[in-house]
Amino acid sequence: MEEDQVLTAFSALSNRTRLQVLRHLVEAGPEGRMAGDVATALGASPSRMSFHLSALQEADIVTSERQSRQIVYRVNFDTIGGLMRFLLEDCCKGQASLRSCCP
Amino acid sequence: MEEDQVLTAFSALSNRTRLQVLRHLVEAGPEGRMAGDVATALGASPSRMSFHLSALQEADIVTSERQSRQIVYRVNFDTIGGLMRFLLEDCCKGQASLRSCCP
DNA sequence: ATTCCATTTCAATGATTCTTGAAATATAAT
DNA sequence: ATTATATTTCAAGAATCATTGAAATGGAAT
Repeated sequence: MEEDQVLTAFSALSNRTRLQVLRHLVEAGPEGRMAGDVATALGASPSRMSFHLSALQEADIVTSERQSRQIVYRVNFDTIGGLMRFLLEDCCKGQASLRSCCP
Repeated sequence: MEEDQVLTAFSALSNRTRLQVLRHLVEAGPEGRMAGDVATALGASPSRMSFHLSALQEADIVTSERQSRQIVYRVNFDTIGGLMRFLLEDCCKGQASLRSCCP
């Protein structure tokens, strides 16, 4: 995973609303959730949610797919896994004490 | 790990210089590195490095210890592990596909 | 074609963060 | 006490990010 993408991803994750969005989309599972539903579920205006969803998509943490009028967002677990791997391997040189963190 | 601490940590990690610092301190191992040495190694001014080291310490990603005139910084792997666990368990509900990311 | 609906884009404003260099603090040596 | 060294703190300005509401886009229904 490129350092630039990692920086973008950590930046995207360092915001409370976007962390809520991520949890919400994990909850939604593989079928995902429409942008508007995410907005109402988290009590945010459409434009504000669009802004945050864009940030997550920019970081490749979520994907989007148009379904007629609405846009469905889904979690991209590959990127989350990539971040975990980055922390473990790239930053921490595979530090043994981190192995046990995800038992 | 508290959400506030996680947000602080992700924020701290979403900066190129601080990622370099983290790698540098991992490299240094348990004996750590003095603030000034980190600054010169990464070509940053003392005050700028102090700013970034403070951000990492605020996030509990590094610890500091005074040794006479200098201040030694060390990586706190517990927090890195905490972040990985947060991504896996808290955000992603233990998503099976993430298990294999840190083999 | 017009209208409606879901979402995004835009512009303006306010809030954070980053960088720089100067001044302040803490410790050690003379 | 004075001086030197290591680091932090502070203030100012530049840059980036967040929020808001209005306008624009893209698609579906009548």
